[in-house]
Amino acid sequence: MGSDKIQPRTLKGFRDLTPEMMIPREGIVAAAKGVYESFGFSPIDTPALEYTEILLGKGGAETDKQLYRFTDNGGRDVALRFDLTIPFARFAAQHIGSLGTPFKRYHVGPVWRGENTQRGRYREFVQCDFDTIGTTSIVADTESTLVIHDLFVALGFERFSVRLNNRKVLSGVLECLDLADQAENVLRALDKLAKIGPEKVTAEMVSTAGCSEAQAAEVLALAAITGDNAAILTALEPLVGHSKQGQQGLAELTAVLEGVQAAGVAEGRVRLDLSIARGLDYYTGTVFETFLDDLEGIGSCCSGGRYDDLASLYTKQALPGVGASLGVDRLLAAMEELGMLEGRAASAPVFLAFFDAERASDYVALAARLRAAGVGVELYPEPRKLGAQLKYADRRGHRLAIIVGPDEWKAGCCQLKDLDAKTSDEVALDDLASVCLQRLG
RNA sequence: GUGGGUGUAGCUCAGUUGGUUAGAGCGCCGGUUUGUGGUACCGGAGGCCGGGGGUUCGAGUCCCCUUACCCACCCCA
Repeated sequence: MGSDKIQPRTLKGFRDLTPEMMIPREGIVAAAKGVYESFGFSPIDTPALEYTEILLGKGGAETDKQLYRFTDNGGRDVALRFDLTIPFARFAAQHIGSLGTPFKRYHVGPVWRGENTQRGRYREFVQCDFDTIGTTSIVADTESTLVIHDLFVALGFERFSVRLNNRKVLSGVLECLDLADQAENVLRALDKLAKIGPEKVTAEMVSTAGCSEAQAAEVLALAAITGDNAAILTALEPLVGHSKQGQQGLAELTAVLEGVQAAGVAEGRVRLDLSIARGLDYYTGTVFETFLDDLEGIGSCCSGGRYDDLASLYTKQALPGVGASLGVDRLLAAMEELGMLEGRAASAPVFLAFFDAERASDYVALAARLRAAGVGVELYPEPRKLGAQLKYADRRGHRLAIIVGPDEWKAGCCQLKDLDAKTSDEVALDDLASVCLQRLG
């Protein structure tokens, strides 16, 4: 037997968002848009579905496995995008003729990865990307770093750091050690340093990357470098040695740091971190990740880098680029965990109680007048008990409540309650709009 | 995909060596003379004990499978 109802449920890694979560998420996106636009990035959009060949192999073997892929009704092999960068590369290759270079865009939208879920990791999540393409200038890297910095400041974070590194530096060091062809295995082993210790890392380098003990020790020396940005740069110089690539990477890092400093960014907010080695396969120069000091465990909330040959997969025209992706949903999870969300479910800041059942039209008219004056107002739809209405308003998180009963209507005034401060004042209806605007700041 | 943990009311959890009508706190709804919310008092609703199978006279409690979530690995936003 059982119920004849279909059990309501959502797929693993997919979730519904209630107003309490959606309102702050919209806030994050709005803040991001504001910062992006202040740097001159323009919005674009692309389809969620792409031909599989567009996406396959572009993000590395790992993203291929995570692809949501199927055959559409027309027999086409299609897949859901797993990030916004690859579709943008395709977009750029297709439209760059009319767009012109350099081109700066931002893009907000959901992406899908069929991987295991974890804290702050979902199968469907929103990214908020910005990229500059059509220039190899390091200034673009510098400005990208500043975008990330300004973004986290705009979101209200004090304690965070943008971790900066450059793939060319790592490659250069490995080149000097004759390990260039084992870069991936070496860096993967190196990345585990903090977790498993130098001895095991050395062992792994020897076994998986074919390093000698001496080579492994040199690589570990790289990770041992600490200190402020200037100290790290100095220490890197000998390690990079004669590698042309390494020297260029070092010069790029230096340039970015100089630019960031010139822009007045506080020391420590942007810092070199030689462990930021990985990321998607297509990064070739600057790479960055962003960590919250109070919640490092949740991972990077904004990552990106320079990719000098990404669009070349789709066009002969050289379209180098640099950009990053803000993980909106991960950031939202972090902010929730850090208690940064207000928990307001009300979109309109002002609540208007429906008190006198005989005056429905008067309430509607009053609400309309306030809205016309720029005050967001929610009129309760039923003349329920006042206590119940106020409880509703309080729970939803309205800031102000307006009460107009028979007596007030006659007197042309109302009770204006501040729901947060728990105070109440008598205000003339003629002054109500301006008083509300003033209270709401 | 691998390993470990958890899954009992909306939420956080109790549930004794398997034994009759499964509990608490918070939340929710209603009420405390039909005009005022976060406090107090009273009352109420709400659980196929994640799902399926097995052992047993009897299972929330034991065994198997499955599913979801959490943690680690891996990878990443």
